[in-house]
Amino acid sequence: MKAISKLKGMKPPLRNVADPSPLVNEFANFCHQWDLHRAMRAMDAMERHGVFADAITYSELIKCCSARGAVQEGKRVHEHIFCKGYEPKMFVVNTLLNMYVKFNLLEEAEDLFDEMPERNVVSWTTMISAYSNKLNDKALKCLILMFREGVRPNMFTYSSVLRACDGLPNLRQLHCGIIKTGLESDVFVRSALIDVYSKWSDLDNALGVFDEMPTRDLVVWNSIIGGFAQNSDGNEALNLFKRMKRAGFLADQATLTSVLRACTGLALLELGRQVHVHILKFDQDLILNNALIDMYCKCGSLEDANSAFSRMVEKDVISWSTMVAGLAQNGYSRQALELFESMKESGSRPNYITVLGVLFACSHAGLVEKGWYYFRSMKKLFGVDPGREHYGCLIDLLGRAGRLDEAVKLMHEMECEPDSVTWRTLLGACRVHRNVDLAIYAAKKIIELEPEDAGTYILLSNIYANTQRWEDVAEVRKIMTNRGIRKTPGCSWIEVDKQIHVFILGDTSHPKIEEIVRRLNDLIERVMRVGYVPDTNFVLQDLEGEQKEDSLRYHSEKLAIMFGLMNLSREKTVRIRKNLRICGDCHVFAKVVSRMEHQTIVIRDPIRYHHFQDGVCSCGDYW
DNA sequence: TTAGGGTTAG
Repeated sequence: MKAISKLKGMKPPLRNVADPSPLVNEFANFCHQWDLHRAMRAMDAMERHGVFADAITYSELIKCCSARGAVQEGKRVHEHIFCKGYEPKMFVVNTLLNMYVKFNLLEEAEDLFDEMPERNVVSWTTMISAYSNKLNDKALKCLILMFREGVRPNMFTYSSVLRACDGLPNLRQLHCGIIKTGLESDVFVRSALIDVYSKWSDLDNALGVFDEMPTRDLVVWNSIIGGFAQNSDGNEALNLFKRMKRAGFLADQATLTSVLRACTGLALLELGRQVHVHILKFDQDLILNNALIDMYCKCGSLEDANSAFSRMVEKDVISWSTMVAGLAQNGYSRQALELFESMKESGSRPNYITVLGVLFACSHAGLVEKGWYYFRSMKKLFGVDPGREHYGCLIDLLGRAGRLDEAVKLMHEMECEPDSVTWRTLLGACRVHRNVDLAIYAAKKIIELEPEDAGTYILLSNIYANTQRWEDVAEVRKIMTNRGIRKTPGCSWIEVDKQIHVFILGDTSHPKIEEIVRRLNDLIERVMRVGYVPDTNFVLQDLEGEQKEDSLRYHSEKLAIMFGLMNLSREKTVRIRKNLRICGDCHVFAKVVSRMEHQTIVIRDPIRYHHFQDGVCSCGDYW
């Protein structure tokens, strides 16, 4: 490619648009019609005669190449424009620059940019948008260099460069710059600010920017709703969605995707179903459909997920991964592995997350050898290097199979340091296989990594209490007091008639609590007659040691189960979401109740899904 | 001629 700098100052060639030529007119007509094929042939003829068109026509042709994805044609236009010393206008070069960025040809864009004798704010902004979110350092460096060249950023520049922020300090600094230039009033800049504050989980500032806006458009609403949905504040996301509707906006695909995500986080199946009705008009939208199947999977309704999945005309790796993981997490390991085979047959290439779902399925189905096979050959088969989460799945798999020594050995083999999630996985295995020493070791590691997590302290203290290590019990309690750590009360949610009912341990504010407690006592008596024994053995469970059978009775999940039984027919599933992991006693209770009352119960805790049916749980009593 | 929003794990 010829350098523009070398050509600068040279006279335009033989003829230009001021010299009307049939060739140029013909070329311009084809460009206006976006008839790329004929335009390129007309350009060949012009090239042979050394004729050049005007800048606007070239710019249109480049945009046409860009829109059609015609890379080679675009490059030829580039060469034609720069041949024989023609000096193109800056906006034409900027259009070329933009074309290369769209084609993701960064090297070509950089070459062209470096060769430009002068660059305006559009040239700089185009380069910044090329780097933003991929090569953030370069994007920020560009901003500094453009300042040095005396080019002032505009609203386009800021809405691009914001995505390149590498943290909150950097973002605040940029935000100050935006305020100083008075560009904060631009709706694009504001939505970018909201988005980036949300990405860095600073929702106060995201909401601050949003609230200050005198006028908002749909994208801004979507930014703020998406921000809360992505930061696990589904309630606020849904409140904002209601506000948006009151403000007269109609939801589009992006809005509904975030609303579904909020339903997913809160396990609001009925609300999710209502949203499903509204998204039928967008039934070809891939992202929205992916969010829909995820919602059904995470709300524990695999029938709905399967039916939505099979209706999808277009499926990508996310659709398949969501469904494979969804089946596995809900206890349908065999179907998950079968679906994975269909995925490979369909030609979709598994990624990091797909393999996680597959390993999870192997783990839950007790397929140790198959799990090992996928783990050892994932790099060769799918080009995916095993990461921390894959190791976690294997540790889970070995732990379930009682092969704790192998699990520990694998933890030592990890290239990255095990995190609290990995240690918690090992702890789960210790709990099931009653390995007290290893459990103490794992719990201490978790406390080191997550010193605020009350559950682990209590669990550790209970292990010590049950092995009569009273000095250690006192020590753990002392650390908890010094650090001001209190156990989060257990809390369960259940959706009945589109209303969410919350049950918190020790809270009696539910209007029907007396009836619920009375009927729960009856139910406990009846299940005890068929062999249920309250499990007051707290070994390796994160329950308060002083809680005895009476307090076990009123665990939030038991109250929620009772409320579900009181209000839902036997054909309906009792679906509960819990903030803490289900306790061992409630797990046994739910199993017995599911058999005795012929009621399917699904409890989603922060880590696992439990489908209780006919006395059996999908987790295989391992959690 | 340049810019903003949505999906899978943890």
